[in-house]
Amino acid sequence: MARRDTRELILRTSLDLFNLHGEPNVTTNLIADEADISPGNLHYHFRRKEHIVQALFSRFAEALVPLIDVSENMAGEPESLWFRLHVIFEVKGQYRFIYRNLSDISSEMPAIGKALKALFSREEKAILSLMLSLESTDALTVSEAERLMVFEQILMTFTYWIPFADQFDPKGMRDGSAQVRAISRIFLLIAPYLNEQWREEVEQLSVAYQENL
Amino acid sequence: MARRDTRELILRTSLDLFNLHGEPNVTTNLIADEADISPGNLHYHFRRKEHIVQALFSRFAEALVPLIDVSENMAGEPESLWFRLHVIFEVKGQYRFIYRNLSDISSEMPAIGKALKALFSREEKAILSLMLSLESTDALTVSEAERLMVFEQILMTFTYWIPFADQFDPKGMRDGSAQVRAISRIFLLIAPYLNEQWREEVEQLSVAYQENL
DNA sequence: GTCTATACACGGATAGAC
DNA sequence: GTCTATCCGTGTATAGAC
Repeated sequence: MARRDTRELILRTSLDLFNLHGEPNVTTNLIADEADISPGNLHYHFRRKEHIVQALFSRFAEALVPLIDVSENMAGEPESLWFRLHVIFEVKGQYRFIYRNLSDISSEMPAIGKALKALFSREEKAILSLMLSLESTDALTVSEAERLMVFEQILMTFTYWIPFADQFDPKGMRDGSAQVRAISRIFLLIAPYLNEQWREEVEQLSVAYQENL
Repeated sequence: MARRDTRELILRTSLDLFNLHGEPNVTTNLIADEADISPGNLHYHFRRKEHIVQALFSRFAEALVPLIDVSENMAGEPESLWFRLHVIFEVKGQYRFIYRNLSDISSEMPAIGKALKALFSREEKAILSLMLSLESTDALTVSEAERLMVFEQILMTFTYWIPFADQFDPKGMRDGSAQVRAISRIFLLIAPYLNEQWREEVEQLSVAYQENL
């Protein structure tokens, strides 16, 4: 098999196993076994297990960053926002092994930990500027305390919805319905503070989503 | 040293180390070292590392369950509710190592996993019946969808606020301010759906808390 | 009840043949 | 590029002296 093919096979197999059992519980032997190659061959392509994790993490970050950083038209209209969030949570779900063992992966591989921190801070900035942009057009009206609450609640959903759903609704996590629920939750969370026009559109979208399930 | 004393020393040392580094990253040798006893002595008191985790988990469950199950006077008044939540989050914080590695601890020690599941289901029931009790006295008014959203958001806060704060605000986690913030967040989250009397009291409590920081 | 020394298992990683 | 065989480090747990 060509070099690229085996490498790709290892990465795909690892991702599946990591998501299923959690990264720390997946041995290099298991990966090799599942991919029908020898342990030696695996280590020919990736000298260290960490390299596999890092390669997967790079793909994750590459997919996620452009979805977070949308400089122009931060708020847009509800529908485009819904769609963007949908893709974001899809990507997070595809690489959910990262969220399952956040602290351990961060502490054992400092490079990834640092990158994760940067990623989170990017998300924080995006959420906040989105809210402020909504406020500037009077689509959103919140007190200081409410803004902080909504912000933190969204941030927590961004980070911990994945393991939360994985724990409480593993089936929905795999078929993608859990990810959609996350967005519906975020929209409903912020709804009480939106002006009428936005609130109506948001509620309509929530209904439309429920029919799609 | 008397049998009880050493046993207690091991448990206290383990709890500290587990909370600090995460259970999987704490070896029995490190525990023995930190407790100034020999590895052999440690294994005399706890044949297997799992026994330590289970002993700690038992204490956690024993402390938490009576706080969750309060049959009479579910809702009460805002202040008593605030106080109860405060103690709940304090206990969770004291045993935060459990929340840090939820899925791994559950999968590697099925007994604990099962107990945890039961604990979560107890919490779900308590949250839901509290909300319904508030609704029955017209203190709370929500649509079907809103009830579900608030419920899930509170449940997520119950489960993942601990690792969330540990990750984003480790200092506040240790000095206890993070736990207080969790309650303030829950109150603010539900505030828009409360009647005036409750909403005012809730907001007053939030202010009082901020002055205590 | 506590110690030191050590056995045992496992997972990551390398060596070297093909 | 892939295999088999093996080394090495680490962590849990036991044996046996004191």
